[in-house]
Amino acid sequence: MVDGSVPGTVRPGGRTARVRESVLRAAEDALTEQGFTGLDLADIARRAGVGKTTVYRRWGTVSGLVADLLADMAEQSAPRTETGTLLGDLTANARLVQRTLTDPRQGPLFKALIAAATGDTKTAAALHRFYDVRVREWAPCVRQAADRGEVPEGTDPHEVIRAVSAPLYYHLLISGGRLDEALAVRAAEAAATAARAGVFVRP
Amino acid sequence: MVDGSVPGTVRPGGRTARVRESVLRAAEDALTEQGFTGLDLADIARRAGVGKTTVYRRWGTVSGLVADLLADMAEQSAPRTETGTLLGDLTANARLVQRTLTDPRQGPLFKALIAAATGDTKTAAALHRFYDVRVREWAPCVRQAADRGEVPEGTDPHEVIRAVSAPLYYHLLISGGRLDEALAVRAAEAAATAARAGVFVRP
DNA sequence: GCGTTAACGGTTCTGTGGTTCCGTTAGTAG
DNA sequence: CTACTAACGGAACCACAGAACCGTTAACGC
Repeated sequence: MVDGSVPGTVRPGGRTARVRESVLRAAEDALTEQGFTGLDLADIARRAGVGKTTVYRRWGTVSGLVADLLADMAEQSAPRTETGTLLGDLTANARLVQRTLTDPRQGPLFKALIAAATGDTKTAAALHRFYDVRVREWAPCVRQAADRGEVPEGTDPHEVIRAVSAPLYYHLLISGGRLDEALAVRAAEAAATAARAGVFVRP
Repeated sequence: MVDGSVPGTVRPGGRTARVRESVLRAAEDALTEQGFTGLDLADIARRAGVGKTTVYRRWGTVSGLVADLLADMAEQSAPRTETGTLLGDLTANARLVQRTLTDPRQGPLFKALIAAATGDTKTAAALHRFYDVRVREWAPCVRQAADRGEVPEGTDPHEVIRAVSAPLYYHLLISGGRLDEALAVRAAEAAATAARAGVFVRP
């Protein structure tokens, strides 16, 4: 992708930035309300108060827009809480994810984002990057646990964090079970227990 | 949904059954190749050697067709293997799921099915039923482990089985990491360890 | 400021996913 | 075997997502 060929790269200031901002917010709203299916760029343009030509020219397809939205979301980070124990930290993380996924706005949004990523390589890459950023933010708590001797040396921090989220996403997308706090607590306990037993030691 | 109002319910034999069969197979192929997005019923009709009017009349929308496909898939069950230990059984399960999701045909198909379910309640219900059937098939191995005293009494068998699959689906859909056998083994170990520690005891 | 042109936006046009119409084929009851 | 009609299928039709065109606005370099 040559820089000059894509609109918004030569004059990124002022209006261009404003348009991007409002279109991304509108896309968020539309994804939340309509889901990934039944989403057209003209509608998003209307919500954003922007000409639909602009949206088609800059993002081209729904997938492309979602990919850009994910890149934007990856930049805003929420700081993690530190409790002093692995289980405490993982539980805090699990609760955060659980609250996010059950939020009436965020839940549907994340579903839509994941659905969009299944169909397009570019979008999938953006999704992977987004979650990689989030996982990296929480990985330090596992490293601290290793320093304290709570988990064996060589434990893969990323895998532990992913193990906490996995059951929550499984319920959201696949089994359809209740995403309650008890599930979050269990997910954190399971990950902590397995980590302490050395299951996530990198070979 | 009144029975008489939907085509294919009054004369389900012969041609009708044949049409359903070939359309579902064609839908499977199309989903595998094109994914959920960029899928139109006319194309499926062509593949199935069936008039597109028929497909529109009987299933109406892509989501409806996917829901029916999931109902069909829920009926064909693969028997589980028994190894005599919880870890052995869970590893067998994890490997089966891992092989399914990395299969060049099944992997994309499942991605598409899950994506379709995010957008439509009916399809989501069908997906949940499909996985519920699969989970039920494997739950006995946890009950047997409880009988052997490997896991505490009151352990929720379904949650244990779901805990095995969860990391695999997380990698498939979200993190994009390698779905190799090592991951499957780790998933089984983590679930077994947590189950033995009593994490999945129902409150 | 001033000029250049990147980027926006209203309008028109077009391809195609989906619907409607109606004639044909073949299940099922008797 | 015959009659009845559920279900199929080809063809014409329609609505609308997305592309093309071109005039307008406003970034950014000087």
